[in-house]
Amino acid sequence: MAAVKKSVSVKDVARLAGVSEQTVSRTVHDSPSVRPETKERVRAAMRELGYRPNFAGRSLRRGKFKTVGVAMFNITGTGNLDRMEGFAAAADKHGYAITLTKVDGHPYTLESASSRMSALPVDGMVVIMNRMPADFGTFEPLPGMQTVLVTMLEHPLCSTVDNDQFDCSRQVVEYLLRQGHKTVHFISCPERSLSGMQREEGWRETLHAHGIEPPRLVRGDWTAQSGYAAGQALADDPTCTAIYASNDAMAYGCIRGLESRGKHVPEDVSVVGVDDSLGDIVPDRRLATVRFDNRRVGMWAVDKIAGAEGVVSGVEHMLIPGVLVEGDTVRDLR
Amino acid sequence: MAAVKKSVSVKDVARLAGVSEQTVSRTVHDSPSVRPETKERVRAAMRELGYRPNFAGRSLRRGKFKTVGVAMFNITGTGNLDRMEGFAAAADKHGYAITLTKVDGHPYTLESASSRMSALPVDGMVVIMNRMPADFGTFEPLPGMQTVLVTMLEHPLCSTVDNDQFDCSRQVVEYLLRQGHKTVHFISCPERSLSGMQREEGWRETLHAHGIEPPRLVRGDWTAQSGYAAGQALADDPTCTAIYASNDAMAYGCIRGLESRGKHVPEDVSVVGVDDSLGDIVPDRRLATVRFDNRRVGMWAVDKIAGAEGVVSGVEHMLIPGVLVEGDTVRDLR
DNA sequence: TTGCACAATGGCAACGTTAACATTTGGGTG
DNA sequence: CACCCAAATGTTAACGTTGCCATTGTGCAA
Repeated sequence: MAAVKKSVSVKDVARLAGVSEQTVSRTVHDSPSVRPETKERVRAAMRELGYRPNFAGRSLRRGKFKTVGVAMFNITGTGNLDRMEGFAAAADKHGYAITLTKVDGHPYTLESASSRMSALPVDGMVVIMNRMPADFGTFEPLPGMQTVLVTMLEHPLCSTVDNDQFDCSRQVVEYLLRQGHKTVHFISCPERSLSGMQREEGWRETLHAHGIEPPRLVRGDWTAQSGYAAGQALADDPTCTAIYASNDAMAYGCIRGLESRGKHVPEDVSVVGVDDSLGDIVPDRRLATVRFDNRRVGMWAVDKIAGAEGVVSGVEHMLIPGVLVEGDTVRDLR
Repeated sequence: MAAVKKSVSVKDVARLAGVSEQTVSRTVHDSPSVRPETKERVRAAMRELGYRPNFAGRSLRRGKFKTVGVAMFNITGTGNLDRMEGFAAAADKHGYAITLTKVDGHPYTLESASSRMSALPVDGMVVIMNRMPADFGTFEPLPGMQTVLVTMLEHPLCSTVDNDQFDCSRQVVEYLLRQGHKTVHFISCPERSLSGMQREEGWRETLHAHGIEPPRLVRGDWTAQSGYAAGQALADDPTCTAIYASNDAMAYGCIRGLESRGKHVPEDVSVVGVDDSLGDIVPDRRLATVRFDNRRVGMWAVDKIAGAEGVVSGVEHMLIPGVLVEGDTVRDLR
């Protein structure tokens, strides 16, 4: 029957199988230097006792945890689910696990994420940065703890990876200019959002690169409501024939706002969003968007840590471009 | 300068501070039986050497990991982000960490999730069930591993927690009947989805309870496209004045489908969805939905494990009701 | 002065695993 | 038959931490 002992160790298995502890260990790791029939005997003993290797003993001996820590200041952020899918997939590939931690954002510092992780069984850590940490310039990763930041900002001591927001804006603006628009209006986001501000900068710079003075932007707050208000405001501007919204919810609201003022989309005004977050609910070709590969971002981060196998590999900075998708070519309800 | 040693242990700190290892340990745990000045000396040594307690040594000694494992067959599922937020919040509260694992769904069994977890440093595990595992009836949790399943189905050996899908359907159907509709049509989902089938069952039973024979349902596939098709089909049915869609994307598509056939929502037909997944993008009172508290589901699951502190508490089954929210009362773009 | 309680600290062992080295066994080869 | 080699298995020690018990020191009552 089931053992009543707290936990079954190699010692118990060894005793039952009539071999040494080392042979048990070798069987667990399927070493070729154990005779098949011995292995089978050991395996039978393991089954009978319900042996499972103890992680703590193993890590203590090996000095490695085979685990990557992920620190998030804000778990329910756009794209986090895809990123996690990427983390988990990459970890799986390397035989690693993922430890998820929510970090209090007061203060919003890399140090707080780092110290939170330092007591956990992890070999390296990933920090998802949504805002600018107060100590970004001065932060030093813990010695021996490979640290990857998910951000476009380059850090001298930590590898970084993120969606390329500049490229995103460049793609959108050039796509719209290619369609013959003379300029592109922008609905921005709260100033504390790093990625949003990078999109804004990209928009501004791309227009400048084409010799166009960026029009006055409309500041939104990520919600469709703010997009709606922006759409209504822009509907009265005769120079506004193309709008780039910093996310899809605002883009959607903007379309509704334009329509409420009698404008037609895309006949009168072209609208492009970012994030591909509406799934398939925009049913026609009114909205193009930029689809990011957050899964790949997540995989890159974990690959960097788990793939290095403890070797301190050099600092790298990776930007992953998004893909502009046009509503009607990708999905259409009709 | 920084120590070049692989890792700093209590021994190193003890040597530098001129105390025993035990006193260092006591200082780490802020034991009252260490003189304040000794503590300060030890703390100074810890700072100087950059000491951080080793998780493996600690867990090995204590026999506990203070970690809860979360197994998901599918990471990017509706509501998972909120659930994770709940996991992390509850874990935080108890001083626990969360270890996330993606389980291959071939075969889709609880056993595969369980064995995946058994080698990881966790004291208990949560399994998120989207479908019916092949071994649901026969599964036994690992001895000593408190196991919580996120599902509405009750398991004899594992505690369970989930959104109450029956209650969700009851709320929706009774809400619509209260508005004077004679019956409620249903747009369902792929048959492998447990929660979707439970919504369907709830819809059917609630109608029966009110003496109404459920009309023929329209099977969708979660996408707005399928909702669109369903809406067009139902637009021609004169008995159809109220539609309950199994998620918001289909509800949204359905509205567009109805409108494409000249029906007005909500004047001619009432539409209700589930999940509150559209955020604020449905800009008027055309759509009501049911908002689930997945954060609370996640918290309950982790509380059950981390709150028990290793004591094997009894099996419990928890259902958490959603809240029906009407578009116009909660948010309105106008 | 002696004895005793109590505060502060130290010594030792054990948690489960596995790398490194040591030993045994069997089967060839000179 | 002595020798050596390789295969199979065993022995030892160490990873870092902390519970238990032992020891030392200090102040106070008898």
